[in-house]
Amino acid sequence: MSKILIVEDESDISELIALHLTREGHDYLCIANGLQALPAAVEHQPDLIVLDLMLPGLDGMQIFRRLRADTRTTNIPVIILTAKAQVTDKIAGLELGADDYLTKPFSPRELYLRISAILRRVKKVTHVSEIHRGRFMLDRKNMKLFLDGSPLDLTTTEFKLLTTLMENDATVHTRADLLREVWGYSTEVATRTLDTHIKRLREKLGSAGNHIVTIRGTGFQFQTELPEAIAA
Amino acid sequence: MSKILIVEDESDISELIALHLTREGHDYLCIANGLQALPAAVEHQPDLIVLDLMLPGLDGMQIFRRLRADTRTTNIPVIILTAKAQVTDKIAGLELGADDYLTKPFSPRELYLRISAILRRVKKVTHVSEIHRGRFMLDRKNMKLFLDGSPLDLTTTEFKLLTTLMENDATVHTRADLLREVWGYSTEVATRTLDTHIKRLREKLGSAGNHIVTIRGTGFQFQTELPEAIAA
DNA sequence: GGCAAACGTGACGAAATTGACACAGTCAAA
DNA sequence: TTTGACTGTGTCAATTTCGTCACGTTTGCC
Repeated sequence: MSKILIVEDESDISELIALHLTREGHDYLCIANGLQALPAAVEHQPDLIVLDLMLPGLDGMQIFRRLRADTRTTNIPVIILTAKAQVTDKIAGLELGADDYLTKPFSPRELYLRISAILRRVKKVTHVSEIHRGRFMLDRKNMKLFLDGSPLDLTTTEFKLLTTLMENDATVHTRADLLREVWGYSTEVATRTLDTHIKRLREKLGSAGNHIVTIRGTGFQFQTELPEAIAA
Repeated sequence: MSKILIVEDESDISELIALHLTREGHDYLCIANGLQALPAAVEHQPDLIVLDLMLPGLDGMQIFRRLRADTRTTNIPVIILTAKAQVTDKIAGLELGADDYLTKPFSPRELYLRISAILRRVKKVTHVSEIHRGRFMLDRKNMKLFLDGSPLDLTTTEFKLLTTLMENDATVHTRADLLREVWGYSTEVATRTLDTHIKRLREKLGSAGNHIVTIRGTGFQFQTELPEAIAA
């Protein structure tokens, strides 16, 4: 649902957070190098950043200030983690616009709650989630697919699969990619599952099913424009 | 210009806060007796409540729970002040839906900043107290639901749940989302609670219960317009 | 054309999801 | 303290959805 950027050099902490986020159905991205925080935030546009101030050899507050200074990231909420419990630092953080502030050691649960609280607020300003592709209109927010204006019923898995294909239409999606995106598999599994779902999807799309094109030996692709309808 | 309710028995603290608020151009209202918190909040509809949990002879958490339970005050952000620094209490507060939490002794400055932060956020949300959706009319202020013009009695939880669904109607609400929005859980707990309440809600809505649509594998959705009641 | 690999298809059992319900715990009012 | 309303949890069954398998078909290549 939401995408979170975690900037934290201690892998056990970031993994803990990541685990929780996964369970909550969120996307996340971990980086350990504070210098990458800004570029990563710019590129991935997360909904929330969890920033550890105590990165080795770096002034975390500096990073934070840059995040706030850059227009592409100013509006992204930031939760700051730090070992410094001094009040002055807290103030500095909040004053600069951090959305929340936790001092180590903190209860993971409390962090989750604060993350949730912030996402809850942010979520209300949801992005427009409609993808238009030719005869198709995919409404992520409502989880609806419209083909030529009329709605089609898809299961959750089918919807995820189609969304993934349509988000980057015209690009070839590897089998491994799709398995990872839709099923969350990290490993490559030899399975016909993907094929089955592709098939069911095509079935439901009816005549428009041929927009899902097989790239033999590689994967699948969504083509908005079909090259040659006329094979005659 | 916002209105803040301060519930605090130590007059030096409340005066300090009040002074700051005045300088910032806000209205405020101080009460020392926790029992008056709810009635005062109902009457004055403040934009924010600062609640000291350590009121003499009263369980502050109790007061907080009542504030949350009453629909006329559920949506008012609360900052909790307390001397109890125990993590469990913090969690209890946040879990119940407090917007922020400060433990004494705190820097007044920090409190101001948090107050400002919350007011800034709240201000963006224009409060509409009536939601009209087809046959439904939901009156948040009085916690009443009208179906085809006649009132239905809903419990607090049911009301919150329905409100959440109706506020963003037609959008799919994840189970996790709903648990967060309505219950404040940050949890991954497998529970039938949500289902149970959905069921009770549908029951009370009677024939109109089918406006609450199950999205299998994902969550629920409020549909103002039902697709095809009878395709015959 | 023949071959092997990759892909499509249909069917079936397993797993997940959810609605219904009973029951126990909690809280506020009497 | 008792009562009654409300809420949360566990179980069960019905249903949907999923993943796997076996087998047929297509594709690329010689």
